[in-house]
Amino acid sequence: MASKRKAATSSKSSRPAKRSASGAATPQSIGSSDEYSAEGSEASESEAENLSRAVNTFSSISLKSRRKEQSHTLDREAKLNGISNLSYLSLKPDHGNRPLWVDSKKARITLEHFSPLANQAQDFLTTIAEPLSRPEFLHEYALTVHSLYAAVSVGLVPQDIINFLDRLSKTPLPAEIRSFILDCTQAFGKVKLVLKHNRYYLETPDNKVLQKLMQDEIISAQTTGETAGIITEKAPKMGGLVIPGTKDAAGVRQRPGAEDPDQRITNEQDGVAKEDDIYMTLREDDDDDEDDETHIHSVEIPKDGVEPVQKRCLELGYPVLEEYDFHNDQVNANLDIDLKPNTTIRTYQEKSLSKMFSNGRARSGIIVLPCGAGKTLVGITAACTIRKGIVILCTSSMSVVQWRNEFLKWSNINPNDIAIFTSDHKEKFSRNTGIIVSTYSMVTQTRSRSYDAQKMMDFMQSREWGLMILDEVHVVPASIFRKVTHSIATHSKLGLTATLLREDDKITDLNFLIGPKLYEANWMELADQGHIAKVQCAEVWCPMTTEFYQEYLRETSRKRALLYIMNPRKFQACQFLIDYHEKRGDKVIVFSDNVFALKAYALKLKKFYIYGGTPQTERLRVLENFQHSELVNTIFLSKIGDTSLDLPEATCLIQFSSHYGSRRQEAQRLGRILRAKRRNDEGFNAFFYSLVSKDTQEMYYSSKRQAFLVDQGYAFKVITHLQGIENLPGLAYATPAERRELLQEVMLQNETSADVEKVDDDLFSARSGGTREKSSGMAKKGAKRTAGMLSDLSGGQDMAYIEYNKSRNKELKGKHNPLFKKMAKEQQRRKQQRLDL
DNA sequence: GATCGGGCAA
DNA sequence: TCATATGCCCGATC
Repeated sequence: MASKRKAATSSKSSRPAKRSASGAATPQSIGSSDEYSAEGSEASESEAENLSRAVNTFSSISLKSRRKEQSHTLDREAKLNGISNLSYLSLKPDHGNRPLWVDSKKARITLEHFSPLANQAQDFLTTIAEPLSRPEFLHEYALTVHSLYAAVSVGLVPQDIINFLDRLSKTPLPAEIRSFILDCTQAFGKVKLVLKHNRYYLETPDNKVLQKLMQDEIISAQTTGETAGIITEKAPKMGGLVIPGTKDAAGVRQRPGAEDPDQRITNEQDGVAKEDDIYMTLREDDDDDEDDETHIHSVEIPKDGVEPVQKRCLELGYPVLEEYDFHNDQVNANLDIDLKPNTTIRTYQEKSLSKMFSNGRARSGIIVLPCGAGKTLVGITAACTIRKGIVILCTSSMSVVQWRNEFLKWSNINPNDIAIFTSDHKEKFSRNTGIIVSTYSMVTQTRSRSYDAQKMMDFMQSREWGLMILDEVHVVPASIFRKVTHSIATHSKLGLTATLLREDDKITDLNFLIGPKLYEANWMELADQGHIAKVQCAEVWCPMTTEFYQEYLRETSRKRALLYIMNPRKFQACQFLIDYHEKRGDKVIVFSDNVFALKAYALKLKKFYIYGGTPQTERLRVLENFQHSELVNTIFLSKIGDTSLDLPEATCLIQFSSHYGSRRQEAQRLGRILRAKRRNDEGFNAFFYSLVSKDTQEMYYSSKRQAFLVDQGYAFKVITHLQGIENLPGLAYATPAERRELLQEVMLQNETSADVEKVDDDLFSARSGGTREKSSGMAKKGAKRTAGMLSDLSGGQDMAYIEYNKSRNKELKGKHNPLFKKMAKEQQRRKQQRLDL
């Protein structure tokens, strides 16, 4: 497959202008990710086909429908590819019934999603392999060291994996894959760190491994103390453990949905039950292992020795899994908490939790669910299962409050037992155990603490916690995380995130710091089941006006950004879309990374906007109005709104300026509308538009940004013309004079207004990753003082501000708005700053 | 007591 | 390297 695939992709990228400096892209490039999508293999079209496709480009054909046609030919091609490449293997006679292709060279697995066995296969594949791309017909997975590590840690043995693949593969399982699996997994999952009765034990079912480890100098130094000696005992079974909220809970099966119809389990049949079947049948094949598994051997490690031993084991190739035997924890007080009686968790939530608790203990690890799919409830259910002291860490104080509220909503926890620890709230729980919700920065603070904060930290460090829930783990770089685990003692950790994805590589460390990825949901599947909204994604191509394009070609790349963001045609498209969707009754959120443009757009269109400088009360008021007032149907948000804003009324999303290549930002923005309240209305669709200036760098980046969503199965439609836009009454910048004026205003802007380049992936963002365009940065310093500064001094800039103030005042009259006071002040400050230079 | 604005940091 | 946004702390103010 490899060679042919390569040929296909390279011919693809050699299409004119795709990666050229101008950034122009052919529509084919939109919505397909070159690195690994199965679509990458659309190959060998005749010139005529190419031509006709190019023509099609300019009508707004849905990529999705196009992909449908393609996919059929594609399937054929994929099969051909597979056969030609794996020709040394023979197809099994009943290969038609088997849905998998296993590519031994790249350790890739391709699943035919239309196969009747696809559902079962998919569950298993997400457990053992990394989902790369899951569009409509063919899903591609990668077998990696990490994914196998995760598989083993949720209790699969290598033979399970091999049997499964062998059974579902169209060809006999290649020997390379077989040995790859065995090599990777033989050491994985063999060693566990267990905290029992407040003591740490290194535990393994394989006595030989333990012997071997104890021969190591560093480890034996820790294990030869007064408690030396290997303990052998019977292995625990899942036994009476029941996860609350599942069908096993509480004996009686309640008709779910009394409180919230969304929580109803929709597909019980093809959910957990079948998965069990697979496991069961696989188990029959390898009874021999049973003996080994019924006994475990362990050795005690003193508290101080935990970290060195963990580190050493990793070096020796035996990564240590952490498990918490909370059932038998007599030391820590039990927390009085349970889910409210008629709360039922959804199938996928149950599935993810069963991975965590399948052997009756709590495994540390990460659960990946899309935004709006109920991550919080998963966390709460885990808390209700473990029922010990719990720490929850969030990224912002806002989500701290949200977490607490969710706990009160879904569980019967006593409000006195759940405390908040942030800069403006330092509570403790009143009884002997409880829940503390805090922020990462509160816990990792290195500078001097306020008296109350210090006391609170001492309190947290003085005790032992059962579970630590880590919200939005993707924003926590490993270094910060190490700090957290070092300062707070906890038996188990649960990481939650929607996008386990960073543009840098700081994420891989999490596998060893928190634990393996226990579960990852498929967005499309959740959408089909009505748990999250169905979304139509579109990319709107806005041509640059001649004036703007001229400047664009002349300018340094920094200012170029501002030019394509402020492109009048883009503005018009934005205006048109807002108008269109407001009339349909949608609630619209408009995103811009660039604050200058955000303000300019919002003021021109007389809409409210929120950015970092908006005071808290003002924010709440705007959001409140957006949710409940008929008069406010559109709001503009800076990247402040990328995460953790919960606006279930929003149904339409427009972005006109975004950070270049950030797949995560794209996914998170989309997440803002996934929990749309109306999602289960007949035929309901949410909308997601990206406005892109044609023939600029933006084109290239936007396809990059979309990669993640495309891999999740979203289809991006390309719109080159908005029907009826010319006739929109009050269309802005309709005359050349107005456009020139805008251009002038843009050109007067300090270059830094255009700088959206750096979006920090983390919360703690000293710096991350390098910039791609170093060269332009160099020129910047020298240029800084030229145009912008001179006009500043000459008063030219004030002219621009006067224009600005006018429209602002208009707004002010209508709704006396303290937000502008602040803004004016800030502008003043900035101006001052610039003058100071 | 609540809210602000400034200063600072990662 | 910059811009933006966030959080914590302290002191001032209502």
